[in-house]
Amino acid sequence: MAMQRCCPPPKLVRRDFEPAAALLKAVADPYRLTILATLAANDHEVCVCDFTDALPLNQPAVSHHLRVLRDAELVTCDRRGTWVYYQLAGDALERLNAALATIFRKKVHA
Amino acid sequence: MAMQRCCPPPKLVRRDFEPAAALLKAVADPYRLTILATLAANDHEVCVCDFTDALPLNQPAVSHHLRVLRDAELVTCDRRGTWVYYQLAGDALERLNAALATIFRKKVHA
DNA sequence: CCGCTGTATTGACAAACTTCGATACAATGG
DNA sequence: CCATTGTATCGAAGTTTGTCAATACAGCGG
Repeated sequence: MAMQRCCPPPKLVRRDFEPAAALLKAVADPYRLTILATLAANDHEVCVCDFTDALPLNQPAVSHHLRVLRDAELVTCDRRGTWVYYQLAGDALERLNAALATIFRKKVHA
Repeated sequence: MAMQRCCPPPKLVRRDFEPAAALLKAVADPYRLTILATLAANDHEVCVCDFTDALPLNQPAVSHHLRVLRDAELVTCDRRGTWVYYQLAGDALERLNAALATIFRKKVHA
């Protein structure tokens, strides 16, 4: 009565996806995407106060999102006097592409 | 006493990042990355039972993660008899790259 | 020093996500 | 039909995440 096996056992992928998932999670938020896109559109740095102006969030919430991006090392910050300026990390795009590549990289080929 | 303005007002980016964020959120999980990578590594389809074998999750949890990926239209499924086979959506990589591109696309240039 | 402004951190609460057990649904074999 | 197996959904924990109010910290001007 045993049915035949459903399919030949597939190649099981057993890598550690935690780092890639953590990086993707850091960008998987509309406000954080807005922040990153604003930084990308402005080659010069952007002051925190501009984000608090632009986003419908209060100042601590903006600071929280900036911290998530900082912890993921997708942005860097630089305090000059009273103000803190953020900019995109140089390898942000590269690291995000690498995270996506963990999904699609085939056996030997690419 | 008023200090000078912190910086020239930056180009404010005000796009709708909800769709991109939703797509990225769907992949921002280690188990779902494992599922996607397994599907990518196996050009043929993969049966649900293989995921329940490979992941340290019970069957409803696996089904939940597959549903998240289905809702994001990153995978498609096909029931044949008792078994359900999943495969990567053809445009999965393209759509994820497009989501990342929402961040980095500059004004006119690229 | 003191007060002021910009930013970061903390604590509390609500919402969302993940997981599990139980159960329902689908398809096959008897 | 009925029992069995594979898969999906439901409902209820536990955990994480996002937001706010309050507060702390940093740097400047007086």
